[in-house]
Amino acid sequence: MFEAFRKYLSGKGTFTTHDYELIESVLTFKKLRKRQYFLQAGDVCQFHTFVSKGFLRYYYVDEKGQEHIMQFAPENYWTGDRESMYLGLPSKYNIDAVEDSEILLLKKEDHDIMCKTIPAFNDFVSETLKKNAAVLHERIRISISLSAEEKYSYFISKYPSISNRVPLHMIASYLGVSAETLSRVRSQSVKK
Amino acid sequence: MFEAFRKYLSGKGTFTTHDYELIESVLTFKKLRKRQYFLQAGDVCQFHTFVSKGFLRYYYVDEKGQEHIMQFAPENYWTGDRESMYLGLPSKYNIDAVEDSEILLLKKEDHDIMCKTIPAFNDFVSETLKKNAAVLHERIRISISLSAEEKYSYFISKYPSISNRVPLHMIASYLGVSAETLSRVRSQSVKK
DNA sequence: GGCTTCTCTTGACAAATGTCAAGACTTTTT
DNA sequence: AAAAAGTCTTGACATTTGTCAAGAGAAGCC
Repeated sequence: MFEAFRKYLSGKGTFTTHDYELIESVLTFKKLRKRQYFLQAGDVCQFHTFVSKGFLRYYYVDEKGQEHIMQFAPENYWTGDRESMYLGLPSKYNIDAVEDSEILLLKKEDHDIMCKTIPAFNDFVSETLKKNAAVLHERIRISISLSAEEKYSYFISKYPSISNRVPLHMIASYLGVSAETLSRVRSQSVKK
Repeated sequence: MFEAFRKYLSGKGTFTTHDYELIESVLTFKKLRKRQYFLQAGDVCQFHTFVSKGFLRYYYVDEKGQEHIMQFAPENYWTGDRESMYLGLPSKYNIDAVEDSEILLLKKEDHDIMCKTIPAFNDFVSETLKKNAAVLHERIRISISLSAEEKYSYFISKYPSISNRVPLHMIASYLGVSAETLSRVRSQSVKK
């Protein structure tokens, strides 16, 4: 149940057996079927969520009913709407399972306690936040400066394992491009 | 020299006179003329930078010579390339002054020391990081889901004070839209 | 096995956006 | 005061991207 998590965490810092046990004691294990929601717009996000198996997506649905994927979360990724969680406000976002998945839930309060009681965990969290900010920053750069074709080739070179795991229309949604355009862009680049 | 900074910081937490003095003792004051670079692509970013007066921009120049603005930094904003700073690698970005400005520089090492010795400063920093992440996240949402017109109206409603302080082409560059398109979009929306 | 749903592609066309160039106006520099 | 540089707008046109619709194939479901 926690093997994947332990393995993940051991790569992120130095934790004692006691640390692992403490953290695991406040984690909740949950299985999700493909297409099952974990969070729906309007819910308040309660948990930091670690994906130990499978694949989630975090997305926004606009007034026209279009989905816009904010994040892909395969194994060893964290997801959840931090803003909703911190402010206690309903989320604008949805999270659901792209594949059958297994996730670990960590309540906001417990997360804060872990940060306070386990220095290594606190360091890991702030390190993760920094890295995450760098990823968001880079995504903005891509988003404002590249064409559809360039975005696509950037994506497949940066996330090859995601590229061949999700349908093309989800990549399109992530990149802010229509699925048809991406299909054409890809068939063009094959020719080259 | 530090009045603006003190005023800013006092709104962000509870600091003793001693805390202020300690922080100020490691700050470097610097004036920038309009158009003066503070960071050029290829430099390693050394400082956390607080804008106490004026206006900076943080931008990327692509192979075609096009500028893409990643961040506007008016008074009371922090700027700098964190990634370059943390990794000690040359930055891809430029920072320069849009107006004559006054900035305060805080060396990475001193910043870390402040975080360790002044708990309130540490809290302030992590709070700022969280808020910044939320801003980046929202910008991605805007960027992948809205049209040029929607992006523009979002921008002017969210950042009215920036809108009438910078030339239109910089807003265009920030939004990832051409200056001409933005000019047209704006004249359309005036008619409504 | 057969039905349904998903996924991807392709065509035809529409709409949005970019590019280039020119001109008017303002601000800055000398 | 004159010159230079920057800003904004507009037109004409090209290019990119989106939309709608159809169809083929694959995957999943009962």
